Amino acid sequence: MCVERSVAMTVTIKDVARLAGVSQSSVCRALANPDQVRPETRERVETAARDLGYYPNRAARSLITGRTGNIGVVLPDLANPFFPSVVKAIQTQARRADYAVFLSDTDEDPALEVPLIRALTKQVDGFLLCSPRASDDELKAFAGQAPIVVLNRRITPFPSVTADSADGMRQAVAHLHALGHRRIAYVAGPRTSWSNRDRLRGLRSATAAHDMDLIEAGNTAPTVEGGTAVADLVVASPATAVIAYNDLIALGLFNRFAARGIAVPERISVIGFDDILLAGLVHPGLTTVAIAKEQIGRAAVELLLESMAAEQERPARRVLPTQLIVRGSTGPLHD
Amino acid sequence: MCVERSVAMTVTIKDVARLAGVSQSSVCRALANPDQVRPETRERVETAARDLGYYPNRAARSLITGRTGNIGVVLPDLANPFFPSVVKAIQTQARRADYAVFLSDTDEDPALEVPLIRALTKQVDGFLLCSPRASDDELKAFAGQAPIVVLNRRITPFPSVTADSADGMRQAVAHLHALGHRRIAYVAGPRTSWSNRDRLRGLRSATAAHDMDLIEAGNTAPTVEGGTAVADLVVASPATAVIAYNDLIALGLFNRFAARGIAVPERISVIGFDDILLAGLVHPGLTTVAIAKEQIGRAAVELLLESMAAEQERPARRVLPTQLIVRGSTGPLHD
DNA sequence: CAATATTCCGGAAACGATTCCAGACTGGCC
DNA sequence: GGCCAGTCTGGAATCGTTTCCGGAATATTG
Repeated sequence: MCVERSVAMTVTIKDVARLAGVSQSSVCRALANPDQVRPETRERVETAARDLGYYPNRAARSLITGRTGNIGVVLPDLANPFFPSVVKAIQTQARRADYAVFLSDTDEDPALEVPLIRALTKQVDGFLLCSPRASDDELKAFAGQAPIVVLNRRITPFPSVTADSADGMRQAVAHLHALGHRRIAYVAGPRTSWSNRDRLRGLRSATAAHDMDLIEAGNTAPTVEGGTAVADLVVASPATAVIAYNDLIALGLFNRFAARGIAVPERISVIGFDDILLAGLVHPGLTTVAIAKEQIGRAAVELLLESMAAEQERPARRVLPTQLIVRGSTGPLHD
Repeated sequence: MCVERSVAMTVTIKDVARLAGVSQSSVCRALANPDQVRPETRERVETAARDLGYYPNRAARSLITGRTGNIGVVLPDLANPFFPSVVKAIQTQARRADYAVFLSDTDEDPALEVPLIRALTKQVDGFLLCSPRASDDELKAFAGQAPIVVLNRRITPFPSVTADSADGMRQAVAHLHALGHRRIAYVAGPRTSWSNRDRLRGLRSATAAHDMDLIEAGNTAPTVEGGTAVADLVVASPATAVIAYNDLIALGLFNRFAARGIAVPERISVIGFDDILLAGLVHPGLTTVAIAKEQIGRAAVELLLESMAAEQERPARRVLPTQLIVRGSTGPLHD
């Protein structure tokens, strides 16, 4: 006769213990440290657990061990194709280490970040902050509170994973210089974005090195609409080529340029940043600085696991290479 | 004199109670049901909690209340731009109800879904399964175990949110018919995808209604590469127009068509499905059946919250409208 | 066979929060 | 002043799991 059991009933370690005829402690040991129990009891516990469909309640475990098995990922905008790629890599890497992922989208609202992180702190073992928009001071307040790895930004007490924007800009500028361009416009991203400042820094030194003019077209939202919005400013400027903070902005430029009949790359060359999927699919293809998004995600998880395992005194800084991908949107200067 | 407190130390309800000079119970009440305590004690507790930076440990709470405040989202591939849009909507809607989101990407591996769901069950109050690839029977086994809402699929015991693919296909086919097309190819998505079967069903009845030929070009991965891979089959067929399971496949077709010099829409018209961001940015613009992705996400959360609140006997089925967006990739038949 | 070392197991405490229950106040009313 | 109702509060139990500790059973050695 088989025991009927309400499916909705949640099965606890106690049920397994009863069925296996052992104590809770033994069940716990049998499942967590199998070599601490006799093979026979282990078998009994395992079959009992399987029959009942037992899965430990990690919430209860976390109270004792202080380890939740979760990591929190905070990012400004999942609609920006850059982030899903990173998150996907984070996901798979985290799963490998038996971690689950909490996802929080702040919708580019800096004020949302800190409360979100606070609310999650007790539920996760550590945080991956992707391109955080909060101020340095706000974030520094979390130092020592929870293991944090920052992506696409550097803040002193935390380990970080960034792309080598400076080198990417160097490649981009060298490419444009070789094509004959001498006046480059830059369409900046969010003012609060560290990447934006980093890229601008790299761009400035690269243009200076080639003795080129840099026209800064002002900040805009890192979206297609943001690019569309500033396109006319770029056209009105003396620039013959434009580098955008990211691919979305670059595509927004494309849009408006096309609408106004401004030929790319004949009248103006365009370079983006990130190499999102779209970049290769538009016409002309978007020349862009590729960032190893999967590597960033993977490296971030690795760093986080390390910094959770042992308190490093010197926070690790991983800088990943960038690579200029030349497509149709850049061409020789016509005059 | 201010009390120095190790920042790394996690602050519990006990600490707040001590500082406020009340019992744990009162702290709990003051924070959870403020009207059950005297205003004065409430104030004392609140300031103590603020000073200490106390945030309740939801894991501990969940043991008592049986409510984790988390929902689990499982999806096949975050790299497919359709899903981030949905997840973003889920996110914001969930946050409104004070829920956090667990994200799991199965990488299109049906075998990963069930274990993933199992592992998360104790940690979430309910699941949002986006386009699950597991078999009906596997998923049905979860009936009664955990509240589940299924997106882009219908499985009998669960509430579901789907798009009205049949109507979308009707619009697409009517559009093509009006343009003079009589032979349409369909590039199918994953065999395990319910949406794919649903769309195919809708397409069949729509073409039948217009007495048009339907050429089924076989299944392929729902990615750009998948589309590229079958593009030549489509060209070799007598079809003058092609409808793809989704936009990514359609863009893959674009790619290969462009490479072979096959003009869109002059030689062949192309229609996609989903209306991802890319669709409006490629050239020519991709005519596609738009799905209200944000609405899907929002509705799914609503349904989940409802089904967590009270056991519905009849699972709700929300079917959201679709809308054909006509862009440059479809045109009149040339012969 | 006795003494010791080793392995294995059960009982109980602990984690941090919530909730029930009963007792201590307060105020109002006769 | 005494009694009752009502409001607040603290103590204790509880959730499901892990871990410490001591005891029982087994194996090892002289």
